[in-house]
Amino acid sequence: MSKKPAQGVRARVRAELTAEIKAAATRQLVEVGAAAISLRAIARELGMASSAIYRYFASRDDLLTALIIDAYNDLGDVVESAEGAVADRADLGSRFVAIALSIRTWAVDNPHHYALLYGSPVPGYAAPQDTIDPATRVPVALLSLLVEAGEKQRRTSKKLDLALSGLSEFTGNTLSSPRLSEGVEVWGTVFGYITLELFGHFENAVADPAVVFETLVAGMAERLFA
Amino acid sequence: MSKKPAQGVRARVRAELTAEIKAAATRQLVEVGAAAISLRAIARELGMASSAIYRYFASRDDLLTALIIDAYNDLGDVVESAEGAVADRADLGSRFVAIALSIRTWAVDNPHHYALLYGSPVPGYAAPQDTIDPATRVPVALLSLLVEAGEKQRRTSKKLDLALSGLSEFTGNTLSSPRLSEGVEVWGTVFGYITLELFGHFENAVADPAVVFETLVAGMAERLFA
DNA sequence: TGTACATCAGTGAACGCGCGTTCACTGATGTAC
DNA sequence: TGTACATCAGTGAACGCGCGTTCACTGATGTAC
Repeated sequence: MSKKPAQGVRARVRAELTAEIKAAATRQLVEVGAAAISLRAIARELGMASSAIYRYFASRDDLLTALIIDAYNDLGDVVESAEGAVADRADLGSRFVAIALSIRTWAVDNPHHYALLYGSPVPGYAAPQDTIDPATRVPVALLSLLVEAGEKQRRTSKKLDLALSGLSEFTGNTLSSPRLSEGVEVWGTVFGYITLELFGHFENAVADPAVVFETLVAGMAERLFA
Repeated sequence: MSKKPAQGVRARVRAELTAEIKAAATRQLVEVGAAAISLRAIARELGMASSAIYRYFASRDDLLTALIIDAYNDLGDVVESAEGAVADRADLGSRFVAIALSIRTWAVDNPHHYALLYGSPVPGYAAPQDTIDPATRVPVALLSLLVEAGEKQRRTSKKLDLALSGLSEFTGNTLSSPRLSEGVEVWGTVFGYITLELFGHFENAVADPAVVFETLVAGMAERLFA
């Protein structure tokens, strides 16, 4: 009977502990913020020597990177599934609304994760390549709607085309720069609104951020897809 | 001859040293970010005992607060003067463009200050009352344009009215909630765009952020005031 | 104008704390023959 | 199947560093009579 289990007991234990370390780090993220996450505190919480963490993550920065990637993917999952749940696939406006509202809901539910991804960069930390792909999931979801909506041709300028050539490639050059600009504008509005809200700039100004957001998002959907 | 100088030598020296401490703190802000500003490092830079700082600021948080207030006021000065420089006062669109572009220019020139004001809150630091007034200068500048533009009446809802009652009071209740929503949207777009740009989310997407921003701002001006 | 006292700025030592990372080592788990 | 060796996880001490804040004290500047 005692066959070797798939990839061995050691590997499985290792995966579990890796997950536990990330979970403890996440708890700290929530309590004290990304900049103050401490390997020693994590080790304390897990009842192990602080040096033991280094068997699982090469450095504090590596651990941070793992958290960032997980957070981007968590947000990506939430957004994609909200968008996918819209039954009428031809209703691009509703799909846009689903995306926007799910981003805000996730952000409000996970303010520290949101700050980790969209707040000030952690000083001294440079995000490595591996974070790029997960980070693009949300903008790609928005962009896809524009692509699906197709294009009414509009006046543009060489300068603007050049400025947006990166985005244009993503779409296989199917969209004009003014249309891409609209996309960037909406992208900025959604994250700008949420950032202002979560970081305290709506104090005394916007009493019910959810209601106002819904209003704005509905308006944007109409402008973009009607 | 030796009359007492206005408010005495001691007071003047005190004001000078207070300014020097803030200057050193600002240098640190630029180099290592707000969270890592250290009283001891400031004292070192100024060649004084670290305890001496406490003759000028009651705590690290107090010093941070002073930096935040100064930064809000600096930005406020820049924005108000850019807006005031538009000769044709009736051209609300141009005044809006002046405001938006000057915010971005200031942010690009002072990314760490921008992060201090609009990035993630410094963990463990709660902004006191004194920061509120300086913080409102920019949103007030935007709002004033809307007030000056007056109002074409539009459909609204009780819920939205309630959600925006704070902003409405600022304007003496001269604007409808849908109009105020437009204001909030633009506010979010401007800061959202700048935040995405400065915090690295335009990598591989927007090659020339200035050009795209100008395009967006021109569009918003038209929508708001045409 | 001169003196006595109060205020204030700045010092230097100390408290009590935290951190990331390295290193030589032990003991358990896995692998090859 | 049993044994010998290699790999790996985890330990505990140590290095070298930093921090905010307090406190008793000195000496200079200001104030009141």
